[in-house]
Amino acid sequence: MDHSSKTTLKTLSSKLGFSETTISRVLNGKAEKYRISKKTADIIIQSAKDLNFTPNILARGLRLKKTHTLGLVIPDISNPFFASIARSVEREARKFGYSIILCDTEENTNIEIKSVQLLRGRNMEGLVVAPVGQTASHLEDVYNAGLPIVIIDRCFPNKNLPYVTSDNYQGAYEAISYLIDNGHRRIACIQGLENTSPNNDRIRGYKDALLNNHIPYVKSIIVGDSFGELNGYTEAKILLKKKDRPTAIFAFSNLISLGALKAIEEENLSVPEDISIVAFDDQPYFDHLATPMSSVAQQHNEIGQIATKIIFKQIKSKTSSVAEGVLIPTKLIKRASVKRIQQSIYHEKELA
Amino acid sequence: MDHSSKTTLKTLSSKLGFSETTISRVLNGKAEKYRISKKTADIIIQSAKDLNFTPNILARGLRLKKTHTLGLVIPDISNPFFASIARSVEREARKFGYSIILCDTEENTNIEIKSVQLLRGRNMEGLVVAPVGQTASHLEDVYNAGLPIVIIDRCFPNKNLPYVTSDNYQGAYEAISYLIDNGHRRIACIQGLENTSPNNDRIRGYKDALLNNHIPYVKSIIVGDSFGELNGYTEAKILLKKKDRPTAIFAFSNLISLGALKAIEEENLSVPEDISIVAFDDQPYFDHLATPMSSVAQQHNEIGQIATKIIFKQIKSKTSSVAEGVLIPTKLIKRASVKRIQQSIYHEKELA
DNA sequence: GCAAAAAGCGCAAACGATTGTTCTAACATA
DNA sequence: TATGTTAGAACAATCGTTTGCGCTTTTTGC
Repeated sequence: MDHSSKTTLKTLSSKLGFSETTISRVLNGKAEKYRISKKTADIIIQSAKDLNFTPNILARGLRLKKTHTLGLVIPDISNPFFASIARSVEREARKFGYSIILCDTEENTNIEIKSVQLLRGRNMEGLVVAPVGQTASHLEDVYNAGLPIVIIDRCFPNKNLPYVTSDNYQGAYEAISYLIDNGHRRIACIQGLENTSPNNDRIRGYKDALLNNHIPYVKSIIVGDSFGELNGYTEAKILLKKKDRPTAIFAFSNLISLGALKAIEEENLSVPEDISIVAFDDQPYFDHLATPMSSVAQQHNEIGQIATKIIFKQIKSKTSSVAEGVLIPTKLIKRASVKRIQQSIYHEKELA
Repeated sequence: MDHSSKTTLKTLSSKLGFSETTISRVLNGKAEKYRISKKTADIIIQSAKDLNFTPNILARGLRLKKTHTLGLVIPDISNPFFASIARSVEREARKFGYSIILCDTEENTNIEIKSVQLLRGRNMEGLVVAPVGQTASHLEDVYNAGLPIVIIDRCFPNKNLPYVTSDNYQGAYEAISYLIDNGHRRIACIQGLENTSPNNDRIRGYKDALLNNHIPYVKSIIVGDSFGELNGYTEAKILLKKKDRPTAIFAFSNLISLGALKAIEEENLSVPEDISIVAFDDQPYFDHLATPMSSVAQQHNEIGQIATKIIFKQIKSKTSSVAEGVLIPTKLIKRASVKRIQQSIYHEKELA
């Protein structure tokens, strides 16, 4: 059909005899403002339709310094947590006529740095970044240079960077309290990437919950170093072989919990008889697991949506003011993976 | 830090005294070709680094008619199947210096049509589309207009459009044969969106497997109309209440299988004692479900990677030749969700 | 010593859209 | 008739890169 090369203003101009200026103005709804006659406008509009004219976004972007595009930087889009967020970011952006360039950083800070640079070069109007989380300077640079940005999930509360994240402290606190209420005292954490804010906050929540229940905190019971499944598997394996096996595991991500489950099965143990488990971040299938998994549910949709709103706010205001941080509450979902246990005498003593 | 507006060729030019032309050439590695002295080149390269120069992709794209960007159109990025594919597409594209604009169509053909149009206007160099799947003309238009495109998953084998998809026929055939080998005769299908090629092919595989085993095909035992979880739930509910309840369910997607599991639980039935189940598309958590789920595994990575390769092939060749279709084999994964059952006398007779 | 070749680089147009300014009629006013 | 208005539209610059061609200067060959 349309084998001719693309219709441009020039094409229309020579076809109609009007200047590109006039045509551009009409097509941008500025006919009145520039006193272009209704008659002319009609002709132009009709013809543009007939020739299926679409303005070249590159040219327009170049001129206007507006691309109507946001960059979305994600450590692993195949992680359902990030996929959900990506979905809500995309949807919210689309509502406002914006598109999304997706960059998967494979949990690799170098790729993340390159991606951010790439997106700057591509004239993004804003960046939604779920960083790997251990370093922030490349993100601060962006913000200081005036490019709107919002950090999600692994944020940097002590840097001047806007962020949206779950209330990890509260979520962990509730989860651990729940375990304690069920009689657990030896509660292991399989953590994610260290020195990231979600990880730190969850550990704080963990510690505070222990503290408030007068349970001593044993450092060696916090293990692991990644939010991935393999880490969950490996660390659970080790934990389970210890002679004073923990009675419960708090997995810092949905993937970690999957890995832990695998290890538990391999060791011929079962949930929750032999060991209880709670995972951070709920998943649709948690209900159907061998033992339905208790979890700290994050509000994926809210996170993505609010993050995108913050970007648009920045784009509109044009002034990189003081960064605001938003904490989204979590919700503890109780399922069968937690067993109520008798406290041992040993532990009773500890309490005394 | 870098509060000055972006460094451009002009900035560099006035700073260094060389023309934009020369600088551009050096920075594009064409110094030799245009006989620019090593000395000059070094100065320019160093300075570009110091001033953190990144070429404006819009300007370059305008000039070169190249955006180094692919459009990725997906019905639902939060579906792990599509998320996995998105990941491999992004990765493969990145390898070649390309970026991805992500459009989620929410399983809605209208949004899909708009997205495709949007991406054309945005000068994408190619489109990877996982269509809703019931209509193809807007995609054909794109291909005929010379824009490289490849369809994944819900393809259109009888249209002239390149595609990559799992061998759905073979996958279904094997799954059903496996069920039959285990004594099942009354095998229900909860299908996805009708008149899409994966759905059609899976049904063909289903029917042929029955046929080759001399089992009569009952139309009323194929139900459902969407790949979503709700459909799986609803249809399973109905199936389970029938007096001649099927002995096995073949779920046409991972989400459908989740919905079906929910229904099965609600009816106080259990897998595989009361009913066997096989799902199309394996998921990492299938191993850990109440009863580990047998499934037809699709090679997500392969699909995304090969699709992207086909796009690049088209981009390079510049000639929209006859479209090629690629079928990726599936793999049947046997887990505990299928029970070996006695054939009833009734069915034995049928076989005779 | 002098034309020819090579080295080293810049000029200016082009990509397609937008916009402040300017131009040209036609019409109105005095 | 001379002057002022206004409607209607075009000019030309701009955004930042790329590239065909052309322009100097230096080097080479004999």
